[in-house]
Amino acid sequence: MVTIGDVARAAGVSRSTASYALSGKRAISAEVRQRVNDAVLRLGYTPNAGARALATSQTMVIGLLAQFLEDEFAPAMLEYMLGVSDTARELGYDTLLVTDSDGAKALRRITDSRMVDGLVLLNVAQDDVRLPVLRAAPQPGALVGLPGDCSGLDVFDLDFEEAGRMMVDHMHRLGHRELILVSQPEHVVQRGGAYVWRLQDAALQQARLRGVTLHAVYGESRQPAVGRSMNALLDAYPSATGLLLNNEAAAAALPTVLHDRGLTVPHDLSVIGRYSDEFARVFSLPYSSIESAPDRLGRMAVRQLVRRIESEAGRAEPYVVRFVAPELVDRQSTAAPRT
Amino acid sequence: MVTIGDVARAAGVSRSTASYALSGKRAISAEVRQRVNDAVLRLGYTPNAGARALATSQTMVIGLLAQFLEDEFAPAMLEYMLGVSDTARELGYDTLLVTDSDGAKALRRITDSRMVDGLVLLNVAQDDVRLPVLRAAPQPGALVGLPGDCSGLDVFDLDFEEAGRMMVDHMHRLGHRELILVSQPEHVVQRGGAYVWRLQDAALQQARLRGVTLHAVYGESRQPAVGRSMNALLDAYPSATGLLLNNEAAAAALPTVLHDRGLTVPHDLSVIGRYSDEFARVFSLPYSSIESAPDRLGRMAVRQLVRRIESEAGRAEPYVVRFVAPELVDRQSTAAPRT
DNA sequence: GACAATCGTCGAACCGGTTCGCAGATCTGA
DNA sequence: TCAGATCTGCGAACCGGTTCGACGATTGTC
Repeated sequence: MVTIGDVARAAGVSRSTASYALSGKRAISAEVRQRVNDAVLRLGYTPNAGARALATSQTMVIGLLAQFLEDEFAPAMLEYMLGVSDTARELGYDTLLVTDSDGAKALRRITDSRMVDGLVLLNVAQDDVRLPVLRAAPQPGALVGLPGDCSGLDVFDLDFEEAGRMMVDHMHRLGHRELILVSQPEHVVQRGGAYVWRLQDAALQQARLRGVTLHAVYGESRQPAVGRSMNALLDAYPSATGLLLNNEAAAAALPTVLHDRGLTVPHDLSVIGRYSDEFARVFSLPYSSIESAPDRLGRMAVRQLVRRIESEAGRAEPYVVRFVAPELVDRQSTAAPRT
Repeated sequence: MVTIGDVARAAGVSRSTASYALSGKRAISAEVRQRVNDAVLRLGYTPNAGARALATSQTMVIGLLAQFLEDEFAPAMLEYMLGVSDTARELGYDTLLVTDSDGAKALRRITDSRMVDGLVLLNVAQDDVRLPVLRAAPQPGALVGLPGDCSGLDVFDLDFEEAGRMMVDHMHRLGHRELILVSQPEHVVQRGGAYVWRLQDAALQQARLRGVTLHAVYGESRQPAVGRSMNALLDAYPSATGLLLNNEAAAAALPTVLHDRGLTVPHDLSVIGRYSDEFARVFSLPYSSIESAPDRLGRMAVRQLVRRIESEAGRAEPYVVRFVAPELVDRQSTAAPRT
């Protein structure tokens, strides 16, 4: 293994001089700098990450805590992960992926041992057990997902309230007066998936405001149960003319269900979902949807995190809670209700 | 930050004694060991990962190189990643996730800086540019996916040849005499996705052997192209009675296509895919399939990698190339052809 | 009872970087 | 011409662990 000592010797200077020549933190004559750089190339020198971390107490690694929970839709999580990883790399950081089922314990391990300079938490719940650990850690943290208590942390999430209102308003404008909203399974809500009722409550309120009937139900999380329950739902509310989906599994199952019932979209039924464009492509879903922008959220979280890591001023800045405004991607799956 | 020096002082011993008490690498009196352990708990001591890495030249981190290529099915990759990450954690290692588009460069960065003790490469191509870098690295590496040259590396993959033969034989036994095989897009093959032609060639050969007509075609990678091409295919070979799918996007698109054509499985058409059980669940695919076992492959790769990392003997052991035997998961989507 | 082996602990060196203080050489201006 | 400022480079200390060699105290053996 080639060390900075080897480089220094090859260049005929001291270790400290070699270090300064490479970091540029002190003035070094052009000639010496050249000799050092030559030696680096000739010997193929790369600084040892552990040694550098020890000396600078900076690892240039951020921790990514992803949790794959029962009833959660795993492929959706991947998009957040890639957003985080790619953005981190652009900013010079590597990503330590943590998928332990016991997130709090894993988080403590990572932070206490100083393996990372900062943390991004995905899939944050209303009362997330990881948050106390994160607040107590010396490293800054950024969340994707809105918890009940945001203090001491930067938080990024889709504006689910606005998403709920948009769905209802869009349908109302087209003339719909009776809608069904399929949310994630109740299990997810009980576990603290706050985004579910954030969207649902806002949708219900907006429906009242507009004089629209809204049947809000919890869906299932996987086949074949989700298909059956969608069928039951359409049977239960035969006069509903619009379907709102805040449930990936339900969206994925819908094409088959509608086909079986001989219904076409938007002629017989108008549909709006809430998922990413990438998701729509992969699952070939032909429904208009509120873009959930996982890549953007991951990117925003990392950007803010790195700002906080790198500037001593950043540490003191007030914490932000930032909502991404929902956008409706029109895939022609809504129209005026059949008279 | 609390260091081992703080622990030693609190326990009234030297730093080295504290270290030995914790590692157990030398005999320490029960009483001193107790005092040290108490101090650790009281102060909340956790070893600094960077310092330990520097001293032991072991980071307890493995690198996971995943590449998300155009036309590749991202959700499938996630299963491999989780298999690797979870297994690594069980064995005491953390996972550094690398998703750089320039895999070779990223690999060099990770290995040269000694950030990881070993590497797992996913999605390995026939002539993968990352392999020369990996072979030159001081850390051992394990591959998921079979390259042209396996020297100096441990390799794990599904036995795609056997998978191709199984598909054909299964259909042949049921009485089918004309089949269609839909592979990944040609683009994937040209990029070095060897598994595509490994399965295809074996299937073609077995078909010849059994006297079965096999139409082998490259599919598309995404909607709506893949749906259209599947339709065109069924038009082109109207007398084919069985469909073999080595293409996730095609499998995901098939239910809608068949529904539109009014075909039911297995009455009008027999279908076998090649994807994981998890994939089948998420996409609610009702077709029998060759289980591609991504979690198992990830697990095997990490196990072997850690063995090589941890035993000096392991380093010298002969390298292995291990194929997972394909298993057919019966989902009742095949039957005798309609007469 | 003398001597060797074993046990338990300590001090010091080392891993490979970074950074602070210092000093010799060169430059500046009065 | 000389004091003071500037420019370059060096040596040493430090980051927080691990590990080797040494040494006094205890135990075992003949």
